[in-house]
Amino acid sequence: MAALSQRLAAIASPQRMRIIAELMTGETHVSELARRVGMSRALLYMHLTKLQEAGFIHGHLALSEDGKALKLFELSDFSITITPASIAAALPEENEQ
Amino acid sequence: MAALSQRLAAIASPQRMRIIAELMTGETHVSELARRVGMSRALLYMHLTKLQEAGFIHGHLALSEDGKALKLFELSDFSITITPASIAAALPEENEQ
DNA sequence: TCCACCTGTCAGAGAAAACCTACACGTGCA
DNA sequence: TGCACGTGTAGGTTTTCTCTGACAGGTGGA
Repeated sequence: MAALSQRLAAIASPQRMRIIAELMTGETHVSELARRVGMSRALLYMHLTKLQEAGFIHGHLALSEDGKALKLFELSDFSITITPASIAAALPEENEQ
Repeated sequence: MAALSQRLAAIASPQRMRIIAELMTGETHVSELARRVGMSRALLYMHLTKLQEAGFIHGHLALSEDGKALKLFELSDFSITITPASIAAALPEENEQ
């Protein structure tokens, strides 16, 4: 799993928070998601990659009903609690990166 | 209080996490803190300002024993839990900014 | 064949964050 | 008076992040 600061940086973005919220409605393929959140696919890929590396979402390939290949993304289960103690506890692993 | 994405961005930094951890030992004045975390005061001010705006720390002026004016910073109490639901709930306030 | 979908990536521009150096100024003490 | 220590900020550089536009390629259906 990524370091805490990296995970927090991945989620600390209004655009990526918007993506998370959109995925709460169920798994969605990239092009459809790009339309819903109103951004280019190229940009969305960048955001999706960061969210996936941080463990908030995960993607897989699948075939649609009419036989087209789709890249589906869905939410992972996650819960992070931030307190002074949890931050201090995470510091050692930060320096390993 | 700042928007969630702004608060998370403020804490999503190894340097600022380090500052938080250092302040767990008690309130500290700026120059001393700069020595401990090994950065210039100018840079530390930038980090402290972000942490304060996000509500993680707060500062106040005080006089040292030998009569010098010191700017002391100390930790605020905080606890943030991040889940898909908390992110979705925070979206409306994001757009107000 | 052409069109409408889809995936995936790259180069480069623009904006934002992080960082350093240097300055101005104040206080206590030898 | 000079030194050591403190606060606070302005300027400019470097680095990172964000974003656009364009490309190459695949599939199904009219």
